Amino acid sequence: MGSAAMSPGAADGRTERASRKRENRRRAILQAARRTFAQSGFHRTHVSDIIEAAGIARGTFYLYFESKNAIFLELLDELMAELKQSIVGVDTDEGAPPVHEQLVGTVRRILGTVVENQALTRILVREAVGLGEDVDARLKAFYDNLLDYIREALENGQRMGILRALDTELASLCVLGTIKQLMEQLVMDDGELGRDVDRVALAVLDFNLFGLMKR
Amino acid sequence: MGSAAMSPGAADGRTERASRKRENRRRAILQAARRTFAQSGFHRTHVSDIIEAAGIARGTFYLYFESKNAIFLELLDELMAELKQSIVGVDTDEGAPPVHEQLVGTVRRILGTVVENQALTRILVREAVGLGEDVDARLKAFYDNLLDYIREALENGQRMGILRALDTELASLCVLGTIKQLMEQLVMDDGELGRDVDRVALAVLDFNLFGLMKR
Amino acid sequence: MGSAAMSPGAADGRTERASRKRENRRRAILQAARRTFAQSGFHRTHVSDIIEAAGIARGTFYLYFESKNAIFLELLDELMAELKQSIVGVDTDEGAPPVHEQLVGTVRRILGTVVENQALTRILVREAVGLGEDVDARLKAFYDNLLDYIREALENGQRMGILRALDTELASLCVLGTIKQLMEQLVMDDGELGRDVDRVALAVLDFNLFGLMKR
Amino acid sequence: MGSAAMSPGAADGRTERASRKRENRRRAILQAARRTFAQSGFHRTHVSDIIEAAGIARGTFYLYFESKNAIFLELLDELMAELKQSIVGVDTDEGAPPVHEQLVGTVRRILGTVVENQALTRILVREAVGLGEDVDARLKAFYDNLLDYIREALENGQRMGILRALDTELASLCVLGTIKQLMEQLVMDDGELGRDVDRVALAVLDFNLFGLMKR
DNA sequence: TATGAATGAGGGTTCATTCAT
DNA sequence: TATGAATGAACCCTCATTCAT
Repeated sequence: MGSAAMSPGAADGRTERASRKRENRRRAILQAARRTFAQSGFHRTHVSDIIEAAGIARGTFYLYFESKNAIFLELLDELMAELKQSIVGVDTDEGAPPVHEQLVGTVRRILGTVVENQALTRILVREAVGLGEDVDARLKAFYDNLLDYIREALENGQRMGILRALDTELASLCVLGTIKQLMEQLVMDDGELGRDVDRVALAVLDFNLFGLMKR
Repeated sequence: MGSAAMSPGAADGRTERASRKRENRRRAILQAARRTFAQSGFHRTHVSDIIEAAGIARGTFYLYFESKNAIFLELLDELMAELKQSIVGVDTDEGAPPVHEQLVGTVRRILGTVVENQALTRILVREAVGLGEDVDARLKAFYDNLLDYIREALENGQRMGILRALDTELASLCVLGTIKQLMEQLVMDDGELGRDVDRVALAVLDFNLFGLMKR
Repeated sequence: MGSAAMSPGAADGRTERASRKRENRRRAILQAARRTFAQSGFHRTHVSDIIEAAGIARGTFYLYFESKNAIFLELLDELMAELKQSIVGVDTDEGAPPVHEQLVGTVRRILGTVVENQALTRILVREAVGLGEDVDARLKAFYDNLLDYIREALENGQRMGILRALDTELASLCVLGTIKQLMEQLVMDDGELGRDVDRVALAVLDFNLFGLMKR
Repeated sequence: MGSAAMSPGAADGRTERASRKRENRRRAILQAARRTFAQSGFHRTHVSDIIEAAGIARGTFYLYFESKNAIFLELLDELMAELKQSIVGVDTDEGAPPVHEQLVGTVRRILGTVVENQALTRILVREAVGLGEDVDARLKAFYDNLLDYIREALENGQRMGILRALDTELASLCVLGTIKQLMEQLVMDDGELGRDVDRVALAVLDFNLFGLMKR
């Protein structure tokens, strides 16, 4: 494995290097596509635009991705996976941090991811719809997932006697709505709000927990 | 109105009749387009589909509408106008009904309109994005308008000492989010929720006013 | 129905004229395609070539034909239909002309049709193969048909005691082979042989009936 | 040949071994191509298919063959050469076997070769047309050659007073036609007829010599 | 006004061939 | 010699819009 491995190791080395190069190229194309999609939206982005942005030839694109749809789906999957990772189930064990803190953490992580992936989120929020059954299904699955997380948290809270006895289905939709709206805002605003994700996360949670009314 | 109306003086009558006919046809095309767009979405609706549904010739379509984009925009405008009408500024005069009741009314009217225009709203919510700057602008204007209404209501409430001293910008976004989310739900669900708009309207308002926490 | 029919008849007249015009255009495109296919073969003929030869726009082509494959198939069908018409079952009734004469007639008609449709036959003979299952099936059906005709004639002849007791399957293949070969020759030769179809028809029949040997 | 062969003098050995290796690989590719072309036809066979079947890299293919066309042509040439070898001029010397027997032998050899090279012959017969001037020319040359052989045999027969005074041009076309047709049949039939080449060869000759008529 | 035939600018994708390693 | 990533010219087809009748 050392630098002395000249003969049999060379093949591996070459393969590995090639594979790494391939992976890099793939990532570069993905990156170019991300920028292009973000700028022009799905329908106004043509394969020509992507390959131009990536500085590759037409055929090269199809060496790495099956179709325009496919690369778009991959970008979407990537983002949704990252967002999913932001969501951590609430830990109600004794030693765990306060629930409120945990929730703030999750919201903050989600919004943070959104801000970090502004361009792509813009598409997720605004264009990834009506593009075909596969994309639609993927999207629905993602939001359903988020919704389930919220509902479970709500039911937990009710069981613990902290939350009101609201209809959890409607309530979780409301919560999801607030989060989506702020995701959109964070992403459309040319980043004005993006500067203080923390404040926004706290505000969302505060709103959801206590509502508008003075008590 | 009889067959005697053939002299120059009848011109008005003829013009009027023609104009009425024109208006009727225009409406018929709009209606056909509404159905078609609703069924297939913007991108999968072709001018061919619209003219077939309307029973007119290709060229005729362009006598009434400038483009596919234009007719779509008009349908959107129509819906947005109707939605706007649902929004009535809160009346804080002495004799006026309780604020809470007025707000419930507005939310109920919005959601009612949404349910009545299910097909089109589905598009408004899910496809009317990335279709061109004009559509985008119109959409933004509509939502901004809704947002302004909400913010004003919030500021009013704060001034009246009813509402908490929240950041009204963020709070109104949250409120908007809950409404949009329920609009979407009402419209995507195959109408399951659509049956009791009243309950939903109350729930949204309750959520927004009082939040999730027990007090 | 007379020339006095000015008002209601006008519509018909217009429709009819339009329909005739359409038919003409269709035929013109077919003709252009025929020339182009004949000159360059199927694979080297591009839709671009056809529309250029026809002097029409790209889209116009697809107004009249579903695809490049479809127009090709139509040309082939046309030719095969014409060839089929050349084939008339042998009439063995008393008053009928001599069998030999009838056979010469059929061969002559076939070869005549071939010569008249030189360009297209060249394709039928040399290129209409491996172009897809539909074309292949059509072609096979045609030749099978021809083969059946020949075999029946042979069996008839055997029953009548005129023909030898050959294996009719192999024999009819041989006969088909001679005809196909001469079709090809008539069509590839730049028409040298095409001048006297009669002589060729007689020769083929003579060959098939009497063979090479002196008796 | 041992490990001692490292001095300049060994160059020949190395060259030879390399050359043998090269030749082997070449043949392997040809074989793979033969299978692939036979299975899918010329147009539906892609260079990718060939290299996959041969287990070589894309570029390697072009080290051994100039193009897809070229390798196809080579396969065709190979087959045509083999077919040509089946054709032996009729020996009219005193001690030679009977002419009839010699002819049967030639037909049998041709059809035998055809059956042995079924896959490729199928292409020769059905697809090797319209693939470019080079292929066309080669094909024409081959058939012309066959035709010449037949015509010469015919003229010989006439000179010897055995055959009728037919137009040898047309007659030899007829003979060629019967042979080609049976080649095609032998090759398309999924080999049903292929089982008794002998019977077919005899039948063809019988047909050509004696025709259909009773005498 | 109404018609519908005609237009043609792209759109995504394929695949034989080249070339740097 | 061997590799396989990269190339890019073509190709077929779609569909919003125009225009002669």
